[in-house]
Amino acid sequence: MTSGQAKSALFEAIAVMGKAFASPVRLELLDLLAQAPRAVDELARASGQSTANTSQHLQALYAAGMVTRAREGTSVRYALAGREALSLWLALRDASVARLAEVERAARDYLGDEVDTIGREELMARMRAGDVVLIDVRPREEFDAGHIDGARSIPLDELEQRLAELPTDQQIVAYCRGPFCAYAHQAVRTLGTSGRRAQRLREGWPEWQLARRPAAKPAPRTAGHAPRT
Amino acid sequence: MTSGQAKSALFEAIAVMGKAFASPVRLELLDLLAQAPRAVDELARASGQSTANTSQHLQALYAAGMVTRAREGTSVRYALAGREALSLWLALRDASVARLAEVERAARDYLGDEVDTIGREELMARMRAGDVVLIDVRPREEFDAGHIDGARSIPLDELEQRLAELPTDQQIVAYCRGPFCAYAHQAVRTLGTSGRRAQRLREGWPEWQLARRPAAKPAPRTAGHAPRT
DNA sequence: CAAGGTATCAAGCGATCTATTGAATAACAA
DNA sequence: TTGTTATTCAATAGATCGCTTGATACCTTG
Repeated sequence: MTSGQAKSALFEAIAVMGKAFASPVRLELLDLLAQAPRAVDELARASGQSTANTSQHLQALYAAGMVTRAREGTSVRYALAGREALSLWLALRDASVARLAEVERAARDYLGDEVDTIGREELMARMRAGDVVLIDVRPREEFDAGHIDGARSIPLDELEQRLAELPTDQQIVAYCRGPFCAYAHQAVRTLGTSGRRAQRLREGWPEWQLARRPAAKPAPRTAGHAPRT
Repeated sequence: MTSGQAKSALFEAIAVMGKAFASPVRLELLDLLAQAPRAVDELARASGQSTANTSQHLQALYAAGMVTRAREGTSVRYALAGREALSLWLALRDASVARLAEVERAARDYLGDEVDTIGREELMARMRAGDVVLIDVRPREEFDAGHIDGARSIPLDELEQRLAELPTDQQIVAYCRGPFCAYAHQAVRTLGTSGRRAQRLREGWPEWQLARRPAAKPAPRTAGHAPRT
């Protein structure tokens, strides 16, 4: 094998992972998996795809090393393949919003008008001071799979009925899946209408989680992560 | 437009950038551009592709927001589109080597046996102490486009003739384009054969550069960066 | 073991992607 | 202007991708 062949073999191997990001359906699956591991048919329902199509895309993601899978009784649970996969997806998401005007426009269309926001540092300071209530407005199973310390789970579709649980004399901060998730925007609008002071946390759970444990483990390759080669 | 349509429009827009990483040729072009901006025919020669094909892939990268371009007289100079693009490419490269056994294998095939290495922190300490010589073994034009402070340019193909310039009683550290570049490996082997103590810097210029200025500017969108939408 | 749900496989068709070829355009120099 | 070099455009054929449909494999429960 000449050096040129060895080099192109290398880039071809990297492109195997790169192809994972070429399809909008796969990106949506990655986005969902960034919140919590899920079974195939949950992902199919959440993404609006047929089960067969979802399964095929998940296998493509698996071959690309972006997800792991494990059989659990009658179903198969897929999960993002560790820190590298999560930070890679977030890097793509952030780069695309920074460099492609079309992404920013689509995000604005989807999210509606911006609401008042708060950043990580300020939130942590105010939580230590105890003058803010933090709520997680994602579906409960995503909260259960991991959430910010000190947050209370109030899924968006329960918010209206459970307004009484929330104080009227304290700042309320809502967060959800991330910058492309409309839940926190809506929660802040609902809370504002009810006369409460509310802000949206700029970070979602995945970003928070990634920033929280900074580059800890060099991650020895785990069983089930390395696909067929 | 329903919410579902708005959401899929968002993921489709992100996939425009994702498609940039689906082709080995484009990845090699990104890797070259991570070292220095270049004209189309330089990239064509360096990647072993026809000019027309290179031009088309560069246009795809431009549409994906990954590169910028500027006419310079008779030629067109392409460059990586800022920090986000560089860190995204590096994230993909690192994730693929971590999660895909095939990438690791291809890298080993290409690079040959590993040589003694040194990390960023230790190098900086030893350079402050003055007991190490740092050489940049990339082609001179890449050195000119940016290099580590204190490094001397000795392109690999000049190393044998210029061995006399290098001390025999000091540690020598060589670096090149990054973990997938064979130059530094070869330089260390050559230096070792000549009786010198030599190590390879684990970081290449792009990683060094990215780590050096940590997340400085939020980068307002620059002219020429936002492609047709 | 049979039934029922969950996931994967196999085949097929249209759409998209890739590299090639040859022509067209842009900047510059004589 | 004309020639030269660098780049892009346009058209094409072959390969790959993406989704659908219907059949198959796997695991649990009765």
